[in-house]
Amino acid sequence: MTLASDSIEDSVVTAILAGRLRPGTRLGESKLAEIYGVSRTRVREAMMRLEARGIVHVSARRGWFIVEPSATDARAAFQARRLIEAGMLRALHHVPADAVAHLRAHVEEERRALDAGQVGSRTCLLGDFHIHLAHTFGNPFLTDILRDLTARTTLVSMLYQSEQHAAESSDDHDRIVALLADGDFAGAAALMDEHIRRVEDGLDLAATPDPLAGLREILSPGAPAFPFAANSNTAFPNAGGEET
Amino acid sequence: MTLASDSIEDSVVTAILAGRLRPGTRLGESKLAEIYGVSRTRVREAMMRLEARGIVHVSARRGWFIVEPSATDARAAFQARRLIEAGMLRALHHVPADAVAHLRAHVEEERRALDAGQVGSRTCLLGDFHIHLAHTFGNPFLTDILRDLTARTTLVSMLYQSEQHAAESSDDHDRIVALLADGDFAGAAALMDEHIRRVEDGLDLAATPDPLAGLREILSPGAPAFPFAANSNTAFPNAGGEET
DNA sequence: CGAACCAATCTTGTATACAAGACTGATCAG
DNA sequence: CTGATCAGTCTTGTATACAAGATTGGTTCG
Repeated sequence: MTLASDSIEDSVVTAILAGRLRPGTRLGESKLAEIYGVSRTRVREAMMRLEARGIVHVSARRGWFIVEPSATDARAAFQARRLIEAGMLRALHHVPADAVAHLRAHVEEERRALDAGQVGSRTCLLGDFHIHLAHTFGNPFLTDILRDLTARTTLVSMLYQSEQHAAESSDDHDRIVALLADGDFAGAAALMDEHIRRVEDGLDLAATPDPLAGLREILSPGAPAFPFAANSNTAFPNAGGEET
Repeated sequence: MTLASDSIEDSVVTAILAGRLRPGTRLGESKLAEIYGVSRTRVREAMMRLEARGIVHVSARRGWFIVEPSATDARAAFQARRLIEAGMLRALHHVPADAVAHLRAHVEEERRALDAGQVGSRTCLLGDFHIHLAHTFGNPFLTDILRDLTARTTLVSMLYQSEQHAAESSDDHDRIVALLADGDFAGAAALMDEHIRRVEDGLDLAATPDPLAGLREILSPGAPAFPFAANSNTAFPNAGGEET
């Protein structure tokens, strides 16, 4: 609850959704404490809460790590998202015009990031769409649940190197909003189910997750700096999180 | 993660599901520390995690309290449960025979507690049915989510003094299991939606939650001892939680 | 008699100290 | 040159001390 802990929690989740924090990344208590200018106590509080949310896990006396979902976890997370997101759309009766406008604007933003080739911003926006949609539904519990589930599936995508055809995803989003605007909630639900299934199918869950994925990215020329590089001043560079 | 913290978390959630811990009950750090024989540090860890799960909240420098869901929260929690539980049943393809047997046994146990007039055990079992069902579905994320949501709706029932016709609930459970055994998953889903809606409709969400409900129960003759009575040795008396 | 005020007590908020285990790198034996 | 061993360092685990706000009960004044 303390403002600092909250800000740490949000930073971590936002960074995951934006693809700036990879699965398996170590989050050192002292380092985070220094970055946020707080004591280790606060950092630990935030980590405990993130652990309860299934975002990080602790390895005894080694540190906190962003979770690395197993293939089984991945399937369960996608199934949960399908069930909840499609269920929300199906349960919908009416969508206010301004909510539709808001969603349209979001999809438009996705498109722009896509055209501009902004990978980080694009990843963040594609995940954010689902959270916005949950927000539109108006059930705060489901919104929170979906934020965490979406964070997990984002980690899954990073781990199992999805093809993740961003353009197709954005097209799906566009069509879902169109169906909502038409009042075809069953259709929107069906498309959402199909959409999430498509993302899941794009993954290679049979593949052993590559433990060197992070390292490789660091070593590849032109790659963005590692978020936890020694002299990194800002916690997670390129923070581009929009409003909730 | 530390064993003690985990045990505290489980104790609290189990006690809520059993109706032994009322909304608004204060959980003092020192008292819990003494009860569990651990330091305040561990207790705080457990409370932080429970806070992240929406089970308790902290009032600055006053203490930790079991959440008291507002009418809005109540509706949202029931809606979330309906959506997820019905969704799970609808998504079901096949239920192993032993799972059906397990559920039947559970309903039988409900019936027995009902006939014996064991209120605490009955409350616990009625809530546990839904968690068992989630477990049967086999998605651990959804199971965890539903456990917390069920804890919340249990709190809601206590706050808004539901009629909560236990016998009817158990009948519903029985029929749901029968439909599952028949392979009529859509029917089971529809009945589940109706069942949860019925429980919700039994509440008086318009009523201002009675802030003295807990006190009244304590003062009424023959009431069970207050869980946090001064000389209470065990944390939550009558602990009767089954396996997960 | 009642209301406001104030001190004593209790409870959480936060930092810090120290213990214990994990890791790293050097050293040494084969 | 390779592999094992071991000391030093780093990181988390845990307890405790103390600060700050909230509550409570008594006291005083009108």
